[in-house]
Amino acid sequence: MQKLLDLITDEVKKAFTAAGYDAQYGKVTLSNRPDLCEYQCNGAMAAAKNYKLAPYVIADKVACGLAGNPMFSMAESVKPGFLNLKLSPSYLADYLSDMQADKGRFGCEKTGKPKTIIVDYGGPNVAKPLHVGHLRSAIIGESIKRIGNFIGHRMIGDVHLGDWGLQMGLIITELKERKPKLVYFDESYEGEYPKEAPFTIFELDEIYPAASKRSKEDEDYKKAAMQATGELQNGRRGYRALFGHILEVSVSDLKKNYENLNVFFDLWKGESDVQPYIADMAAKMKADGFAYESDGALVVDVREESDAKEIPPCIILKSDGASLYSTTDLATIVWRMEEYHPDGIIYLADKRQELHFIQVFRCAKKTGLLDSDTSLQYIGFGTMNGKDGKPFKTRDGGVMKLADLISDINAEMLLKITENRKMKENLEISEEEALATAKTVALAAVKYGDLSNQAGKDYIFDMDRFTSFEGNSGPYLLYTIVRIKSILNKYHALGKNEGDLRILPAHSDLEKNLMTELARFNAVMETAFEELAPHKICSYIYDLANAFNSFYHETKIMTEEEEQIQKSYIRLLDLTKSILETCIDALGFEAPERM
RNA sequence: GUCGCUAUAGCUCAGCUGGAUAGAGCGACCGCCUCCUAAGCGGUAGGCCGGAGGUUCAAAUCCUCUUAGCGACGCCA
Repeated sequence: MQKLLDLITDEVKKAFTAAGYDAQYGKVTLSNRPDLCEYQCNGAMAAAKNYKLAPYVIADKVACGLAGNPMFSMAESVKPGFLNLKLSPSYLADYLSDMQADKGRFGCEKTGKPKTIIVDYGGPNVAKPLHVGHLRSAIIGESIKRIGNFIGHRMIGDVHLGDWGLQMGLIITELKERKPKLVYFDESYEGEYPKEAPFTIFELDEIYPAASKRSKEDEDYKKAAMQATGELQNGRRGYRALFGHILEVSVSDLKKNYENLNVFFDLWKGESDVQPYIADMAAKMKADGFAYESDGALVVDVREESDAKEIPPCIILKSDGASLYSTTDLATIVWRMEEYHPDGIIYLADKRQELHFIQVFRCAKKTGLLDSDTSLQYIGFGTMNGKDGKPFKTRDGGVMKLADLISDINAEMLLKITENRKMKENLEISEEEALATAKTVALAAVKYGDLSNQAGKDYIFDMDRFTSFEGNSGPYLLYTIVRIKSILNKYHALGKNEGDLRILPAHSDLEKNLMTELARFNAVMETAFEELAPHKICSYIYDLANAFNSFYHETKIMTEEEEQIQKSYIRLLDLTKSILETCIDALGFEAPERM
């Protein structure tokens, strides 16, 4: 379906043309003065200059042309030269009925040219527990992926594990200290290695921090770890086998953690997977004359004339020949082009990494790693801070594990749900349901709290605010959905059925306002994807929920005597519910049956 | 030092491809449950949109300068 604003704009453009003015001035926007009108066009004021006429003369003439147009119930020119519009209630009702008939999409057309887009979540390091720093990329990335899928693109999420650095050497070294008799350390061993990993995730969680700490204090230990890293990379059998175990244990734990966040990846690739591509890539860059040696390292210049500041060259290989961050990112591009020929790759990473991505993107383009029509985009997100405005920490100043954060919020939410259950004596909820509901609501609180901020800005994660669930919050939205579900259930429990009746023109201003909000859905989804801005969906559903709650408050639905009107209300509620649910699904969370 | 980001109500944030009286939430204060979930609804108070210039019929929004905070700036990721 065409977007409502476009339909209106088309009509106004026609009126401009008919009045003898250029159609470009006919752009219509939502009104910023809802007390005066629903939609407005400011084009007459811009046109005034060109035509050397007073703005209101132009606006008047256009308004006259719109008089009698069945699309509008009001079209008038005002003061300096505003064109104020109100949509005909029946036109709006028809638009909504069409939306409702468009099952699952509600008027949002799938894109004509689906693209293959890889979302790189700038993933976690293997063998290190997820911490709060990983939360944003998971939440934002998941949402971008879902929005893109809804628009009709083929979105491929890749966790992009950090699995190839010194950390692996550290773990191997520490394991060797603790369990020297393991067959993996016996260089003369030629048999099969056991299938079972010689450690659990709990050991692993503890081993890395211990090893990392020790390597900072003990020079010999660090050397051993670096040597182990080198041996691993050179393919020492026992170490490769251990590496496989570490990966397997760690990944299965990560999967569990991410599933708890309702985050899923299509690919579990890591830096280690692209090692085979590095040598060829570097050689080719050299042969093509792009890469050269500088201070012992292999680099590619990525400066451009228009740069306001000096952009350092992109380092392809370190002076010791080893690979680094940019190397694996570039090699990953090579691999992705071979495997998927994506139309675009979207990277999520902390905004402090912007320069790195500028270098990598330029280098990839310059050295011909990409097809000319493959776009690379970087979403740099801000830091999640504590109430004090400083990076989020535990009470004693340590790094907060993601799992701990989530379980804290779950617990807090369970408390609230249980309290609430006591207050609503007609709501019989079992322990089990309360637990599940708490989890669902907690996730919504966290995700909405994050996504409702612009991704690029830092934001303050305030546990009290997030769990208080008043006002502009995830739980408020869920509550709105639950209310609607409750009414629909009651209605159907009476054996009534609204059938496929078309929605009737609004009976009140608040109903019309709700309808106007609903009609924005397709435009919001499109913009959210174009701008990679989930927060636009957040602010939309907040507006929509407000519009619904106001309508709900003044309208008796279950006691409505006119059957047709009641049916129309039910249809409207059903559409509201569907759109809210579609939106929160795109944000990556869901609503419980009741709360 | 260079470059970038941020600055909007007491607090947390929208609005920024220029438009009519700058919006929410929280907190404060005042109302509303014999009525479909009060996690709700309605209302009041609270702003030189960091500061100064400029462009424009029109600036929170665009440009220049300036102040403050944060960040990045070749072999970590």
